[in-house]
Amino acid sequence: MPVEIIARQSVVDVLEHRLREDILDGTHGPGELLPPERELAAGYGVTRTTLKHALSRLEQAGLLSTRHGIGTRVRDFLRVGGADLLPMLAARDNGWLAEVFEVRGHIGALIARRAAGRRTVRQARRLAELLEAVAQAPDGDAAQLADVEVHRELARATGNRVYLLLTNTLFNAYLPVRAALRAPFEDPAEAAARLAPVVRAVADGLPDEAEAAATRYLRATEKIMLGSLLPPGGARPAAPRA
Amino acid sequence: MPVEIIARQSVVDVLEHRLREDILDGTHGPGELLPPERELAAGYGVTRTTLKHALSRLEQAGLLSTRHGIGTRVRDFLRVGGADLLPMLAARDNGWLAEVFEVRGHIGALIARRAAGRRTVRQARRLAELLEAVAQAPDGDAAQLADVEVHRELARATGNRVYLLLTNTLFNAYLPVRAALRAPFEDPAEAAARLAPVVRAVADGLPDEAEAAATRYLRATEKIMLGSLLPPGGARPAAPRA
DNA sequence: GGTGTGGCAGTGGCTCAGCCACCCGTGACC
DNA sequence: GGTCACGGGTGGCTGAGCCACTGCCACACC
Repeated sequence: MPVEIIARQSVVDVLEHRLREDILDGTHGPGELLPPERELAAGYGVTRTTLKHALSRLEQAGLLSTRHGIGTRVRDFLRVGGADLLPMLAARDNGWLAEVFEVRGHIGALIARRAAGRRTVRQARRLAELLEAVAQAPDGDAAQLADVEVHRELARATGNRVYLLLTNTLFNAYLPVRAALRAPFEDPAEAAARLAPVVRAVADGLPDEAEAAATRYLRATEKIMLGSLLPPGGARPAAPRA
Repeated sequence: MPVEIIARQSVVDVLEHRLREDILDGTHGPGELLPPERELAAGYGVTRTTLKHALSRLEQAGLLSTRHGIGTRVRDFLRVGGADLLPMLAARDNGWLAEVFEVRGHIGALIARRAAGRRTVRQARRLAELLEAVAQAPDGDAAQLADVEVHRELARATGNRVYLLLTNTLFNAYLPVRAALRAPFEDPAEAAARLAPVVRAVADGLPDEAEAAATRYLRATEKIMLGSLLPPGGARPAAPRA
């Protein structure tokens, strides 16, 4: 078993994470003005310069809004935040993760439909190769990553790059927590077999069938994943808080 | 006529913009190693600290990947970038904008379907109010913004917050360039009339009808928008300016 | 009393110089 | 031939300092 790779965390990374938690937890509520940078920096025990780097990132993420001479205000991320917040939200909260899966299911079906209508011959061949890579994967983790590549290629086959970026966004939310969702991929051959009808329908250029197959596939996978995520007692899977 | 408000641009903003252009234009191609920070800062005539702020933002946006002791590498944003890149891409290139509209159409239909199935009574009432606000808008710009609020509420009515964030993302790409796409909203009453069937179907809880109505609405609006975007002579719609 | 205005205190923007931590190639050493 | 120490180059972070912007309030003026 490979040693666990600890991602190196810079001071700014840690700081950004703590600030984000404080914001999402409501310690700094929406609309609220953050303490002055000098004060905040002292509070976290870092230089103002370092703090500013962290604030700058959070500002770009849509969580903060800074104005010269005034201060830094916490924004209501549900109103202005984009899908790039999903990775941090999904990592915090299984409710978000469940919602991501639901949307991934819907959009995955949409993508399969478009891909069936537009994929090139070359892309159809590439899809078959990538599917084979899933089947041949040496372990669950490799199968899981290979599966992602198939979906990426499906998105590419729509001919619409926005679908590719959306797929990236949803996977960015999913990949960091994928270890807890490996159940559907423990048997790579079986995982590939589940995925095969989608690839076949897309390769054959059958939009309706591709959409239906994708819906079946994503629903089945989601079920196994979320089932393995919840304690047998069965907490509610997706209770949108408030 | 109100004076044109010039958005204040900080040095970091300008620098970030220039760097991003240089990356998207291919001056710094994917996989390439950027020059050292000290050198880059000197080249742009700013302090290393300031440059680092700009780099830090681009890194978070997924365009760069920095490693201590090694350097800063340009990433292939089509592979790893998320949907949050859309605002900058759509602002640069009408091709991207057209793709955003296509996806917005597909996802808008999806959202209408889910909203019809799940909306609360309160949300149905709110939708009617927001639709009325479109009709009552004093001018095209106000109607356009009111229209956005209707779509936001539709996304909220799905009960899935991911749809709300996705909607935000797509609108974040659309709003900065909305002035060029005002044609469908010049007559607020007419714009509201086009949107009305969607709101009605959602309020009545009819998923199939809502999806169909949303598809019709978004397709019609898209047509007017993209049509107005092109000169009558008919230049190619999606010319990425090299 | 109402009005305008100048100054001031507080805030973020940006710079500067410097040291630290990390990676890697090189060459001495075993 | 393998190992390891070292140095050059890179990004990470600091601390102090000054500048630019905003809002407010006391003051002078009408």
